[in-house]
Amino acid sequence: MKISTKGRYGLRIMTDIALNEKEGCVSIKDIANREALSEKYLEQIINLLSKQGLVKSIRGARGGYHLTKDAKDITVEEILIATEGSLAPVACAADSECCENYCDCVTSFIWTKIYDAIIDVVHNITLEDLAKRSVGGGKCAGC
Amino acid sequence: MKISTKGRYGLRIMTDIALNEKEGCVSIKDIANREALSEKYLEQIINLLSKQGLVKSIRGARGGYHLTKDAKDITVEEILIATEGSLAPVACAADSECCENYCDCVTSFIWTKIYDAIIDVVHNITLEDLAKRSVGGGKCAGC
DNA sequence: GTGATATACTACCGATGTAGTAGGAATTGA
DNA sequence: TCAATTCCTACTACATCGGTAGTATATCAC
Repeated sequence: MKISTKGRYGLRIMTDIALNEKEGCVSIKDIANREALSEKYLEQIINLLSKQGLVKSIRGARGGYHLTKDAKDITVEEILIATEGSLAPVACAADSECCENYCDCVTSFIWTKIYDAIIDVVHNITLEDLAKRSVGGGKCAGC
Repeated sequence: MKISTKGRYGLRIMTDIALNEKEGCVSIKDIANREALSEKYLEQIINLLSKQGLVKSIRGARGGYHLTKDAKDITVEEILIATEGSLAPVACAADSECCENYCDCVTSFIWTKIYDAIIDVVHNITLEDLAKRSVGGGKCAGC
């Protein structure tokens, strides 16, 4: 039940872009320098975000990435699902078609409740919330 | 963010014991047969539960396992922590001593909220609840 | 049109975790 | 003593994690 670096870095990357994209787009190199992350690994993560349409890339010199919508319209849920995949604790919880006995299953209600609780949290926090917090905020080893 | 077989099987094992321990204790072989799990793998999982004091073992012929407390006093939280380890999405969330900047950290409030939401669910479901549901209930591929 | 600057894509790698399998030692009831 | 049972350690195949590396492709500035 752990969030990996992909999800954690994904949030930092998106927050960094939100704060720095004002003058055009933001390059991987700049993000990597500010966030102290490996350029190559960051590239892979931003690719996941790009495939989900959360950022748009501009190739070539003076290229980079920018958000596709306003920060207030991007949720933490979207970012985490793009980078981590489904947030369901078991496959069934997000997809009731997954197995036939799911409704009968003794433990299914636990996973559904956990899943709903997680989504309730991440669905109601936006990138704008993170960007606002970021001003003056620190970084810690686990985030 | 997945619950592994250890946690899922752990709940089934505990439920099985709760339902079948009436006449003394329950052996690994019996549980494995009823739950259609490998005896050897089940043994490892029940060992985790034993180390956390949730079940007590009786060695030798006609030995087995029984619960150490009443099913209504055992929570799903205890069972999952014994088998899965901490349910915190990042290490910091369960241990604020983990890193110095945690309070400052931009994303920390997300992990704390998720952690609290998960604990709120699993802390309030008991083994007795599972045992009651188990009567007539099915099993599904993901649980 | 050439070079510098970027992203895009694919492959690879060591370490760790997952989901078991296997074998034998120790304990106990009959 | 023997059969049943837990206890303990080691092993394995496979996937995921957290990167590193190299090359291809696109674009801007000159």
